[in-house]
Amino acid sequence: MKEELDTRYDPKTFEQRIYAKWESEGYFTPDIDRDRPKFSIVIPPPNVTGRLHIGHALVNTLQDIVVRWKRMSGFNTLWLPGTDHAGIATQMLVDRDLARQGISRFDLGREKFVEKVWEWKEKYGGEIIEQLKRLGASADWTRSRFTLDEGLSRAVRYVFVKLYEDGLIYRDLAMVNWCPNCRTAISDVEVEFREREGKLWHIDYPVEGSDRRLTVATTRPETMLGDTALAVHPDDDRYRSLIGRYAILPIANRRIPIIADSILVDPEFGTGVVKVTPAHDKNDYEAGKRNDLPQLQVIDEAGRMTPEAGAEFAGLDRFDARKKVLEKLEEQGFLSSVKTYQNAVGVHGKCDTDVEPMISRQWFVKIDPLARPAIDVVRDGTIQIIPESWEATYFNWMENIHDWTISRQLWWGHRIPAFYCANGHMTVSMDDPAQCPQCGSTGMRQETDVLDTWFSSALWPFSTMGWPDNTPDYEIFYPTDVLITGFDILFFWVARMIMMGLRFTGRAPFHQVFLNGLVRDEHGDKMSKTKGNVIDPLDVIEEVGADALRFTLAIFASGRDIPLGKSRIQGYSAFVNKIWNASRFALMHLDVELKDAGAIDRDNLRSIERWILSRLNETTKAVNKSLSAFRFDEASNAIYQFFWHEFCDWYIEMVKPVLLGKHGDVGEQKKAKRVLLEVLDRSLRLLHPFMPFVTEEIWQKLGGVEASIMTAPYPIGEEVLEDSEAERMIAAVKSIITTVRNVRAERGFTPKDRFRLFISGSDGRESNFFNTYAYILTDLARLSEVVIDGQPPPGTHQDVIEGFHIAIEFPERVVTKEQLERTQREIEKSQKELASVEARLANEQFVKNAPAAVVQQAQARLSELRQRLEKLQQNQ
RNA sequence: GCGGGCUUAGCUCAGUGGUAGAGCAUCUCCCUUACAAGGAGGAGGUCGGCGGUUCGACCCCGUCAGCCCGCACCA
Repeated sequence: MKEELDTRYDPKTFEQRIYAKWESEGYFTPDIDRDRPKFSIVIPPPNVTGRLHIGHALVNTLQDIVVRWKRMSGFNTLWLPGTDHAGIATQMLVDRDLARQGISRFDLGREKFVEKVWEWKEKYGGEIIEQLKRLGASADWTRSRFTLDEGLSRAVRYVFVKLYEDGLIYRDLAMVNWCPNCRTAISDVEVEFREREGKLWHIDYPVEGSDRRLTVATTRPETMLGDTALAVHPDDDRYRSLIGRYAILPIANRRIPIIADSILVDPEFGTGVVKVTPAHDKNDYEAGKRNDLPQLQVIDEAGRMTPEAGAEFAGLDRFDARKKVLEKLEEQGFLSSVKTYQNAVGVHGKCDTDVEPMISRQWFVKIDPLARPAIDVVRDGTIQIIPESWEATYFNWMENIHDWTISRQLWWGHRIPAFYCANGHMTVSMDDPAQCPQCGSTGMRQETDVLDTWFSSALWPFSTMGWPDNTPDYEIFYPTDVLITGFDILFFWVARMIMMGLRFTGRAPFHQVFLNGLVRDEHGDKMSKTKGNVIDPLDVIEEVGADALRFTLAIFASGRDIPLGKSRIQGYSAFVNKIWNASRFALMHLDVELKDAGAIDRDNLRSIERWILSRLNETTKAVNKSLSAFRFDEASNAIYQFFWHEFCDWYIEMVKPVLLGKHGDVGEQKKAKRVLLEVLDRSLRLLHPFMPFVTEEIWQKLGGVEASIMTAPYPIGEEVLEDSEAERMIAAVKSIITTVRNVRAERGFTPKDRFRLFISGSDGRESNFFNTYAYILTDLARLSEVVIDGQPPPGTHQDVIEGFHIAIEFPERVVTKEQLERTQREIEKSQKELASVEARLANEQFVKNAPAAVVQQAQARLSELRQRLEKLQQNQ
């Protein structure tokens, strides 16, 4: 064997060394091989400005688990990584950087500014990649892509031009969501609704030529300056007579018509009168179009009032204008009441600024023709969404989808490939036109808008593989197999990839989508800086290593939200420590390397070896099955239970006498060592996707054929390893040992006190078995002697365990009150169960209808309970 | 309003039509030569309420309640 493991588990001493080795050996890079089955997955590209947070840690851990599992399972595996240019986020960041130097991006101009952003990207953009490496991500960094790369930009342009030529991209004047802070249009999904305690103001509008006043309610009084009508319901008797007349807009003193609109107005709601501001409200915009109303823009792109709002308001911020409008209304007696009001305000998710509905000329994707096929592939199972409940959400959104606003008034991004000539002709093309194809004039100016970042992300699964060219990567690895990402970007990203993938490659970009939950704190609260409950994965890696972090994330990852606390991670780092120490113990006794160990002689193994191999095999099957279903929690839990509570707690303890030379001969020891090596090897391989570093560090000492555990095969279930008889008998041994320990403690004895144990097998083979393993019982239950099939003397403590009669002989009869009560409770419990089993068996319906196995089981339980009760009562 | 989810031990969560499990916390004992980041043992639950289906329901169905998340609306 190679050198032994350090006494202490210290991940800092090897994690980075191991990662560097993997990377330099090229283990993350798949072959260009058309014959081997492939497995491919693309990373949800983190923002290039990003710093690894716990959400990244989760989604990338889960991907890495799947990727390492598939790679070890023999698939030619590609995990394609990269970063996203993140238009708004990055532009904001560099903007802030410049502001610190007292420069505005407008001082620099577009070209210089974009240069600055690239400089920034080159300097800091690799940070998150390095952090992903600390996590152990086995992505193929040689294929790393960036959404603004030349190749991806070409794909973006190709898609834009094609969609335009197909009539699926158009430019139009429309009401869009506008962020006055970022000064750009944003799409519907970028608007987040925040519940807010607001106010509802009631404003009186005098009716022209009458004393009558119409009261309207509004949450945004400043928009009244842009009112161009009042609307009532045509069937509302209260106001029918006023339709067609005019109202006087307070403050502005403008005449506005009173119109009827059955769609806009709900007569049951509020006063039944609605102010109509076509330029600053989505519903009013529609109503304005229906009723041919003028659109009066009173708020500009920076959120300030325009001259149209009146000289005294022009230039005021919209919120200052609100105050001033209210003051004036109050002064002039038009404000009739104010109520507090709970409502949801649309804000821009990126900067939390209230979104301003604004009429502007933007580019849109006509979404219906793209959405329909994308609905079909999920409906017919071509794409499976996991957990399945998300499918309803997907359909709900896709079936009510609106055209996608794709233009952004930013500088950082893919500039829209539309060109305008002096005569107003527009050209959209793959190559920059030197002159106008329509009138031949030169001096073409390119559209200044850039595309929504998600437009390029939508192409990610194929643009990263060289599409639209038919490259070997595209040919071999597209479509990908699985997408693992957060549910929060189902609409932003997943749905759009499906739409674009189907449209442009004719195939679904992946077959399964696993949506992971949100990482929350240990009480289920959202992590936030203000609450101070944020866990920084890089801190955790520093403190306890990447393996403990990964394992903790995995064991909670069932698809729902993950409650994560530092103490939990601590808890699972104890498991890593356990693995380290158990391996250390094994290595002290192992003397043959894996590659020289030869096959296990299965026909000549003892029951305990057959038992541990059978348990390991069961675990192996469970892990593979759970991983196939993305049940990372089940998979990691199965290994945890096996390794700690079967392998460490029982098997190692059971073979110690043999390993230490206290029991058995050299041949027996040799076989035990062979199995110990086998179990350790398979366990490490089974664990590797979850804990890549520590498993590699230990596995290197085992002297395997492969240079790395990464390239060793993943264990799969093998029927020959199953052994139900060994499992039954070892389960009995464990149970008997536990009972002895239990009774010893109950009677107030210490582990130093040793007793005689009597066991009766029901046949010769069983008796033989107990004879063979008496030394284990003696050792683990701390007995003085084990008597098989002997007659226990009177006064012994008797019980029936797994069908075997046992009796423990105590040196004196110590009966405490506590112990008597406990025995009594035990008896009552058994009596209760006995009564219930008896009742069940007495029920003809049960015996007739229940499966035979269930009836049989009940009968067996009945006789065991009867025997056990008899024995227990004797103990009193 | 539409859709989805949750309610199981003190906490956080698994769970199967055959009478309930884990981790952490807690209590008792033990520094046994891999590991005190450990070992052994214990206590702790009428599985949110009420109905129904079934021989049998924590599980399936209905209903009520509470909580959470999307989407839509919000004059």
